[in-house]
Amino acid sequence: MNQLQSLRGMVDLLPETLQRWQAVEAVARQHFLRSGFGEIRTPLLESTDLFCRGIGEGTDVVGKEMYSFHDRGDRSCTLRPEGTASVVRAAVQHGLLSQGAQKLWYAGPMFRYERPQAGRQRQFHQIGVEWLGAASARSDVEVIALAWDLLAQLGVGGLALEINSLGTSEDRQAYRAALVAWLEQRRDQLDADSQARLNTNPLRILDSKNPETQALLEQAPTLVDALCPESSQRFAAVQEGLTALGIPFRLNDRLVRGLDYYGHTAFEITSDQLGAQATVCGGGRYDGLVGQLGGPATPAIGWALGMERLLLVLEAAAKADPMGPAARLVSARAPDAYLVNRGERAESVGLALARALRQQGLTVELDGSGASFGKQFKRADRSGARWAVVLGDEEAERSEARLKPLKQQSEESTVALSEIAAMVGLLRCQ
RNA sequence: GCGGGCGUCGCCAAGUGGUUAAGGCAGCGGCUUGUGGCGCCGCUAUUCGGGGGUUCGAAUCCCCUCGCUCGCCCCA
Repeated sequence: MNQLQSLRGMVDLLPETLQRWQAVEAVARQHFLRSGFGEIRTPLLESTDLFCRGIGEGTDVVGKEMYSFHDRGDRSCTLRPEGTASVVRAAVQHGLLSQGAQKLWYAGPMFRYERPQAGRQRQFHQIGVEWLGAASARSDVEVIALAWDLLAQLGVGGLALEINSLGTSEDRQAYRAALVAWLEQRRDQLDADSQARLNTNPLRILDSKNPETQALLEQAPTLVDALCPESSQRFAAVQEGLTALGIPFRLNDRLVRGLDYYGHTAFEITSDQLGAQATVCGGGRYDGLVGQLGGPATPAIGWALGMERLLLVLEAAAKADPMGPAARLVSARAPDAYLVNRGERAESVGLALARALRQQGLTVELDGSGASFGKQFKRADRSGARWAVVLGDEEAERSEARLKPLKQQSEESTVALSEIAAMVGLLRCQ
C-alpha cells in the first residue's frame, strides 16, 4: 500500500465512536468526583529509566514492548506503557505525599509494541485510579468497589471479578523458591515457554494457558499456602469486605500480574465477550513502588481499565439489551433541530437564528448546501432531528420561522424570530 | 517474535484464467427551484492492497511485500 496510513496498531477514533467514548468518560469522571478522586494528567513521554525501575526489568512490558528512543539531547525516552509509574513519579516530584494520602485518577493513551489482535492495540487507552497512602484492607475493598460500581453504572453485565493475594515480598520469595524447586523436578513436563520462565519469571508460569501445564500445576504448592499469617489475615479481611458489600468474586490463586510492583491484593475483572484478551480491568496493591521511585515509603493501590475493551463489552451489552443503560450510552444522538434555509436573505437570517438557538443550549444542524427544500427536508429527516426549522425568503421577509415536527404528523407552527424563548420552548418539548 | 485465515468502490459484497469487474447500502443528481420519511430514473472501481513473475490473456496461478484478523506470547 503506497497510500499514507496510520501506523500498525495505531487507531483513529472517528466522531461516531468518539461520541461513545465521551459518554463513558463523562460517567467515569462523575463517578470519580463523587468518590473524592482528583484527576491527574502526566506526560505521555517519560524517562525510560522510570519504567525500568518501576515496572521491573524482567517483565515483558519493559523487556520487549516499550517504544523507546533517544531524543536530540541523547536522553533515553519512552512512550508510557502504563499509567501507575508516571502518577507515582509526579506525586513524588511535586511533594503531594507530604500533604497526606492522594486519591488520583487519569485517562489517556498508553503504548505497547505488541502484535495487535482483538482488544489489543499498540496505542490503547486506559482509565485508571491510584490511591497513594492507603494501607488498610478496607481501602482495597473500596478501590475494587470503585471499579465494580463504575462498570455496573455503565450497564456492563456478565463480568467476573477474580482476586488473589501475592503476599509480602518475603512471602513471594519463599514461594518462588518452593515453586521453582517443585517445577524443576518436573521440568520435562512443562511447555517450552514455561521452561524458559522457570529462570526468568517463575510465578508467571501459574497463569500459563497451556492445558497440560495447568493440569500439572494442580499438584504444585500454592501461593495461598505460602502466605504468612499477617498476609492471609489481610486477604481474609479483603474478602469479608467484598462480601459485606455484596460484590461477587472468585478466588484465583493462579492470578499473578505481569508487573513486578504488585504485592498482597491483585485482581482482574474479565468479560467472556472479548476472546483471548478478556481482562477489562486489572489492578492491585503496590506498597513498595513509591519508595522504590525515591518517595517516602507509602502503601498504595490502584487499577486500570482498558477503554477499547470496555467499549467492546458495552457494544455487546447494548446489542443484547437494546433498551438497557449500555444501549443508551452507545446510541448516537441526533440534533434537536435541523434548520432548513434557502434564499439569499433566508440564509443570512438562518445563520443568525442557528446561533441564537445554540446559545440557548439547543443542538442545531444548519443546512449550508443551498439545495432545494426537498433535498434539505430529506437531510433533515435523516439527521434524526425532531424538528425542522424552516426559513425561506418569505419567512425572512416577515421575520418569522416555521417549525415542523418531523417525528409525527402534527401541524407546522409559525413563530416570530424575535420570540426566541417561545421557539426554544416549542423545540424542547416532545 | 511465532502460527492460522483474509485483502475487489466510503461500507457490505458477487466473481476463482478469457477480456464491458454483478448487486446492495451510503453519497450525488433528477422526477419535485417551498416541505422529508415511500417510489422511480441516472451517476459514482480503466480496476481488484502494493511490487514482480507465469500466460496469447490474471481480480482469479506463483513469489515477495504491506495491511487486517484470529490464536500463542503478554496484558488494559
